[in-house]
Amino acid sequence: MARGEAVFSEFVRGFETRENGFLLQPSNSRDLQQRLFSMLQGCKSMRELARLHAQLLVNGFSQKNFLITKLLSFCVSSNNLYHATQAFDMVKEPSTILCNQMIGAFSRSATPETALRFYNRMRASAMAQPNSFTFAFLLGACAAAGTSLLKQGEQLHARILSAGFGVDVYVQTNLVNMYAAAADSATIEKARKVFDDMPHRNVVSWNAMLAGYLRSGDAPSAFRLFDQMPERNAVSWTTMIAGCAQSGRSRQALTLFREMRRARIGADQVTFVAALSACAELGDLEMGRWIHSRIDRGASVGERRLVSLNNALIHMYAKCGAVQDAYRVFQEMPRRSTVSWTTMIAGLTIHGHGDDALHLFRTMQCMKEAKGEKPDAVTFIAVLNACCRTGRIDEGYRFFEQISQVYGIRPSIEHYGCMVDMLSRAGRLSEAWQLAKTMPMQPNEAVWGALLNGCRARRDVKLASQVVDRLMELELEPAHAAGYLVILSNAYAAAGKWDEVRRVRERMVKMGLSKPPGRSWVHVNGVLHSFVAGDRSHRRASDIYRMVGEIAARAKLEGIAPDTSQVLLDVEEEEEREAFLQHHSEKLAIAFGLISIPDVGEPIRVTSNLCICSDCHSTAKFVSKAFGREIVVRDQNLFHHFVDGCCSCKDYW
DNA sequence: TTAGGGTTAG
Repeated sequence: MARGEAVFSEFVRGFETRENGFLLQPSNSRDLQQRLFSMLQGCKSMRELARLHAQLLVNGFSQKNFLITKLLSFCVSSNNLYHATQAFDMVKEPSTILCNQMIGAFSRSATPETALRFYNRMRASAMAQPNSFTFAFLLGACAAAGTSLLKQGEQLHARILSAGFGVDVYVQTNLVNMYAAAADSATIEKARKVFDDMPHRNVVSWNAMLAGYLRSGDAPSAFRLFDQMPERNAVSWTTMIAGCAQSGRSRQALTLFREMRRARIGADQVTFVAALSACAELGDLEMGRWIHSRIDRGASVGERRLVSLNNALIHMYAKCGAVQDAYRVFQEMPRRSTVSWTTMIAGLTIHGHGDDALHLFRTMQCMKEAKGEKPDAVTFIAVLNACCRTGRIDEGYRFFEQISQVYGIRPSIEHYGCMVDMLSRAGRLSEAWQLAKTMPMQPNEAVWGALLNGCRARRDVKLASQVVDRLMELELEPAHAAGYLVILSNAYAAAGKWDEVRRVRERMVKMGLSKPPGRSWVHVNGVLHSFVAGDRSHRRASDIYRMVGEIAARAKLEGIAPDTSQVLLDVEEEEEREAFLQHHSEKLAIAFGLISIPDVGEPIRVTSNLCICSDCHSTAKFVSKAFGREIVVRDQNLFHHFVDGCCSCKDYW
């Protein structure tokens, strides 16, 4: 008896004596085969499948390839590779189709290289002749592995050509996809070569090429190809939308999303995921809500909503300042993944609900029975970040230890970065410095940046200058380098070290750096209004500046002095500094919100591209109290909810 | 023995 048969003998014994109407002596073998075939086709569970499998064996059909094929189909679609392998191993002379099913299943598994191993076994034992399906699946396995199976993929390519399968559209498309999936300039050219040589392409071939261009930092080529496409389907549009959203072209992504609607191509769940990610990036709550309502309206009966679509909604709401809506989506999800929990934990944290975030994480840890909901490396980044924001250092250390000791994950530089950030914010600067110097990898920009932020808050000019030296050894984007030097110069200015201020300024000039302009946005009636510091281009500029003046005057009456410690270094006269402060883009956006958004309980939502300065922060607190308006400011890192004179960040950002 | 391969893209 073959190994696999023993496993089912238990079932078999059960069936020899038991009722289960359908087990009869094979009075007519052909009829029984047909009956089993249709039963396999209608099979609903692995349990039922095991029963049918047992019957198959009892009746001596274990070598009937077409029955085993149906059986494997079910195993494969329910992700039970173990049972599939067992059934396959029983067949003495497996057909090509049976082998293809196995290769296909392996290619889609977490270990696509097993597909190639299976193929080698298939060749060595000459169990069946490969055909175009075989090669298509194998190329799919190479594509799934990214670059690690590229060498083998190229060998396959050669074999495909010599074996005469190079004319098959599926094989060709899979070749394009494999080279495009590796996504570097050399393989993209190979993908394009195969693509150009195809006598007939279908929409999938075009989409694979499109995705390849977008995957490799080349949007122009993607747009060129997109324009040339003879036919575009939902996948083509989604590829473009997702590609744009992932490369910082979120506005363009939403433009494409609207064009897609105009072209009357129906968006599906994956399209919505991509569009929502663009909304999240832009903080476009109105569009996000609109998409949510479309999803609810368009949900067809019986269609299960993708977990990732709900995750995208959570992420969108959290990033658009509507954390309660994010939480509602999270609560109502019928199924959750690790990503759902992680997204929610991170969302709560950026809104100043770090304690709730940690509470949620503990709940997650208790859900031991739930599969696919275990914390992973990213979850721990969110968790450590929550500890950082709440100043829970002991807990932070405990969780940090759990990463490796309980979950067997090697802490990455991001985890160390969180720890340095946590210590820096708590003012434990020497500990943070020590950790940065002794951590097992070279500290990166984020690590030193966190420490620098701590130095600024604690006014430790000496350490700040050492940290900036480390930062300048790295390859930085000019805008970032400028930002760090501005922090250093402000630290010197606050300490009254004007010579040093001048020296930093000279350094910036020599490096050709200037601080990127601060920009703030506010949505009013679906229209986006954008402001830079000192901006007078707005249609209602005079009204806005009148309101800015009123806010400043009322604050002064209340005895609130402007905080000039974070003003740009080249404005050294006190009066000028105050004037400059008053016209920060955040203040202009808030003032415009005050005069143009009716007070019906909705907050004034402002998005800013930099971190809010301490003067704008205290102004927003003042406005929330004096004008009785809730203000939500999303800056580079977090949300500030200003209500009745207080901020959700507890003045800690 | 007619029956069979979730072929490929987001």
